[in-house]
Amino acid sequence: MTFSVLAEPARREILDLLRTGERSVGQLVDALALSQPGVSKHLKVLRDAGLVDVRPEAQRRIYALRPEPLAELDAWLAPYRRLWSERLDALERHLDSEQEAAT
Amino acid sequence: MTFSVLAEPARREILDLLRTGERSVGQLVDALALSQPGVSKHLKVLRDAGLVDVRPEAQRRIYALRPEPLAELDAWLAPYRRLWSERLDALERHLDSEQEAAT
DNA sequence: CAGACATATACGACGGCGGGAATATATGGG
DNA sequence: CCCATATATTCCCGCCGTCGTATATGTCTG
Repeated sequence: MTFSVLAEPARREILDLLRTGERSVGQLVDALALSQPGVSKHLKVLRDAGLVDVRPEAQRRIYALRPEPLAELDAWLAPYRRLWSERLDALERHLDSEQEAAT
Repeated sequence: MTFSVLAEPARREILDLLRTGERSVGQLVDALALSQPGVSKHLKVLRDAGLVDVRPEAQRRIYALRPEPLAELDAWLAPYRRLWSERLDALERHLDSEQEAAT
């Protein structure tokens, strides 16, 4: 279910913002080119998914990232990782040579 | 966009099946409790997202996993990883002690 | 070539999601 | 208490994704 929550670009943007530290709803609204109700709605989805925590501070609500669901996602990804990490060295070398050629 | 593609449980199931090796559409239909057209449609989505490759073999079409988009997902996840890996040792120790307590 | 088999596409129905506007709730200040 | 501020919730609507059924396309066999 974390996947469907992360499918929304606005929600990923919110997470990216929270990655660097807590924010109030208002700060997120300013940063997001979305209406305040829109932000609140996305925050609710993120809360329900356990991806963020809320802490009241006067009238403000301060949101913080909760990385646990992302860790689960990472765990889901784990068995696939060997499929590309095996060839990662070769790929990196390939990209490097492309960049080299572009210079 | 990979996120929305992976949001579908059936599609994740398909990827899980392909992780252990290539499969024909028929084999996937048998494994998936979905109609054949349903499987074909999901496969089209996976193809468009670059998550699978097709190879014709007589009347069959053999599908194989393409891990590149998953590697991108892994890259997206990377900056978040430190948020839980920092506490991973402590968490593991905690889980270990819980298991210890249960024994 | 005909018919069977394997897969893909088209179509119609339906439900859920995201967005905006309006409104409700909660908190602080005078 | 009343008002301003900050946030959440509700309602309505349009759209997109998914499903099933039916049908088209492609390929092998005899």
